[in-house]
Amino acid sequence: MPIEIPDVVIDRLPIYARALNLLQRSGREVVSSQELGAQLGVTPAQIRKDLSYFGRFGKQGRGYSVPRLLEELRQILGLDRDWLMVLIGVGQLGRAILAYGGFAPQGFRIVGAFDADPGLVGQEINDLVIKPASELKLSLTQRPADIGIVATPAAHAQAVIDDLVGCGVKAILNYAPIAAHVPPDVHIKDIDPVLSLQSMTFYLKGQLAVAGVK
Amino acid sequence: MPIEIPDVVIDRLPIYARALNLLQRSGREVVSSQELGAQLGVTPAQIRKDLSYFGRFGKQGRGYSVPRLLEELRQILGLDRDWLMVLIGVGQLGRAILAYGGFAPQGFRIVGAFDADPGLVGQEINDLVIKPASELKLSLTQRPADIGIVATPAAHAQAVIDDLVGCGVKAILNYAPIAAHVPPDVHIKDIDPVLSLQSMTFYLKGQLAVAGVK
DNA sequence: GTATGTGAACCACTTCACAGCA
DNA sequence: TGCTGTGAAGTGGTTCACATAC
Repeated sequence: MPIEIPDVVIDRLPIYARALNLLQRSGREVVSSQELGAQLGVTPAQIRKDLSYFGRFGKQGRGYSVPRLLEELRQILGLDRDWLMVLIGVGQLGRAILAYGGFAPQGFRIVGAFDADPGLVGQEINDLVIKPASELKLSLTQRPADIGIVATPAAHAQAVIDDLVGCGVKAILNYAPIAAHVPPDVHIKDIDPVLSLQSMTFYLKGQLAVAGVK
Repeated sequence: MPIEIPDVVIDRLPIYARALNLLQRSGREVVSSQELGAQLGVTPAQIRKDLSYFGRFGKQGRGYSVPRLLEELRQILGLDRDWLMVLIGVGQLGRAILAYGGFAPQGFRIVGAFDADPGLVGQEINDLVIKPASELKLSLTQRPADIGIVATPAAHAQAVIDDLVGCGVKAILNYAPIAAHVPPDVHIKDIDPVLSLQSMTFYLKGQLAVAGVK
């Protein structure tokens, strides 16, 4: 009886895991949903309900064991192994992604980099030789990857995503500013700081009006 | 009678605007909620309801005028003006943000860059001289900014955010991997690709299990 | 006494479905 | 006839509140 777990719940688990990591490093042994919630800006009930989808990890009257709960979450999310990623698009943005030091310590390894620009192909960055985008599909069949990172210009992004999907890649991190189409069994997350800014300006505009600054 | 507009609605408006931009560039004059929805993976009713919070922009039997609706959205979101931003943290990530070409064309201008590392202070990047982080507050009082971009290490991020809030900054784009605390009138959006990856692996793990690969 | 786990109540957003207008 | 705008119905996620366990 696998009850359907809401996507929003899954999106929160990594946030819990991150906080527990911090707590663990600071030597905390136990934490209550109350305290964790206060730290994260989430209600305690939210946390308890979220966790209850997966099991009963707490002890009444005490709270949750920090190392125990962290380990459970890591297992639930699949963070107890490495994941292989390929990057497509090695322009300014792509190079920043390659250089980004935040992936590897979390078990996310970029094992291939592709670009359509012949001027970039052959260059070596971080021990990775950039391959031609035309070889993406062949390369993926020989050496599969779990996740694709798309950092191409918007105009090429959908085609690249289609290629990834065609090769059986089921998770895509998309930095291109497009609303991509993928089949229902493929997961895609968009990273677009411009969209974030453009929604915040709505509220800024409102506050100016209230302040009478117009 | 200012009916409360859900945040999720505001988050979708920039996506609509982006699609309309594309349509306009391709010369389209009119678009229906049906077609726009198909392009964005959203139901037509969703789009119509979202827009209805702000007015009646369509024509029955025809659809929406692309230039007209785009202009309305730009006004609603406050995209019809420039917004000034300051960047705090000019490490690898911060430099990538400075170099990123996607902000300026959308009216988002970085007008100040700060870092705590004396080795970086004084360096010039993209016509911006990096200033010491200790001068952030003073600098903001002399030359206010609308938005703060935080790209410091996690350990310093909350303090920087407190400084920004203290200077009256009401919108923050946070690249640091922390759950920051801000007062209710301050808007914050987090950009953390690792969190996105860590939630996708949950589904990847599930698919492996189903496929029997373990 | 204290904090979890959870059905039930609540709330918010989404979708429906149709009246109304071009 | 075609598509918008929108109350009403539906759905899904959040919060409540309390029985339960330490």
